[in-house]
Amino acid sequence: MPVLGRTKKDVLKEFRTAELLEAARTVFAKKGFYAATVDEIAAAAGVAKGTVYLYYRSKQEVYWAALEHGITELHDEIQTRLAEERLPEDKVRAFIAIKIRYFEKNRDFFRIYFSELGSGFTHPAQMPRRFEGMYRQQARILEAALQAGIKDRAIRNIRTDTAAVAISDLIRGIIVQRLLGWSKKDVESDINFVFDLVWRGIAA
Amino acid sequence: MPVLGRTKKDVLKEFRTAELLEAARTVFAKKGFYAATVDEIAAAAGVAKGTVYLYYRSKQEVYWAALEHGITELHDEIQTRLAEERLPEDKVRAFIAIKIRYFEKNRDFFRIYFSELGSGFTHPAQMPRRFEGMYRQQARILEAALQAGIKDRAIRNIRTDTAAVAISDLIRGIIVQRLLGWSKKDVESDINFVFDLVWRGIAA
DNA sequence: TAGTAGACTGACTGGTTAGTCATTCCATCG
DNA sequence: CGATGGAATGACTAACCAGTCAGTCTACTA
Repeated sequence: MPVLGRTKKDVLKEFRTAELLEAARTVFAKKGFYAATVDEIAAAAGVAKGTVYLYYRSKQEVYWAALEHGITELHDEIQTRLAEERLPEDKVRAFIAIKIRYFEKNRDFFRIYFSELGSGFTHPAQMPRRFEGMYRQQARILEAALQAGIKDRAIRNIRTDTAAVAISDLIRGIIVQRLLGWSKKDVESDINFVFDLVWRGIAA
Repeated sequence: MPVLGRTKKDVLKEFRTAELLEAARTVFAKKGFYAATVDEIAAAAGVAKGTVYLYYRSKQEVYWAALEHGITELHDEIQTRLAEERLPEDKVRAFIAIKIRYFEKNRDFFRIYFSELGSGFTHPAQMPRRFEGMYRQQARILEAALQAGIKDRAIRNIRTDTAAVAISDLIRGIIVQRLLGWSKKDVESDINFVFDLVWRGIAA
């Protein structure tokens, strides 16, 4: 009998989905989309291959689900935190800090995210439109902050769309350096470095 | 009989290699490493599949050869041009301009380069060490210019290694935007934008 | 306890493709 | 012209893997 609208079936489904997403994230991060096999993902989740297909229609769908989960989580965090800040300067700093910290904590997800925005963007036909949208939405939250900053003269008059993407690129570059072990600095120091560079670049 | 050290065999080998690299670049750019087939590359080069294996030992090797060819060309161009400039400011500008223009002219190559630095860097075991080296070498040329700038006080005292990579990231981001059709500006305008942002960020 | 729904399994199939190699082709030369 | 050897060919093989489905297991119910 359903209690609070959640049947046993729902609970199970949620559990399996979470297990599978976690497994998918790990395996796809280690091997990339093509080299990862559905058998490996199933094994990592502790189920047989057939079970994966009870929850997802294809390997591709598992991949997108893993990607979407992370993007959504990150997006929500950015939106929430930036709404709490008043000054454009603080918003920009928060944006940088959240993304670096999020990827630092979710390195596996970053590998997928980054690969996808590599191969997905360079071979656009293979990626559903909605991911392109989700990616740009992040930049747009930042862009709004930049525009507000220009309005009250904290930021000089620049192309906000390009600047927003540029800031995201700087962040992504720093994460890559950290992942490769090129950056020996602690997270806060890297956050400060990016913010410092950015703020001097755009401040009025 | 060999004339000037180049036998007929050498000429043929050079011709086939060039044909194959050009074909590989096109096909890999369109499909990515995994989705591209050796048959397609052979067809694009106007030869049969077996012929590919007379010149390269594996699909992977063809891919690396295509990647290496472009990186080397770009690297040489950067090195030559930067040596011609005296002022750090001009060197930085030249670095930005060369890379953006090179990728603008070689969009196919950029797709490979970018994908590889995506999947290759995030799955490092699959990429030979020398590519990591080649990539960092580029940044080091720029880094030397930054250090010179700090020495004669044109540039403030920053972490030059991180800054060099950050500048490369900004450039890469701009190219992606251009490839996706997000940037409607002409090349020169984008070059100026990046330089402007960078220079304000790092100038003393 | 016997019956049942439906979650789970994993051996199997069909399609794909990297890499091979026996054969053909052809430019050169005596 | 006929012989020779290296380049080129493309049919073939062996391996791989996404996706399927007939059968098994299990937790609940009557």
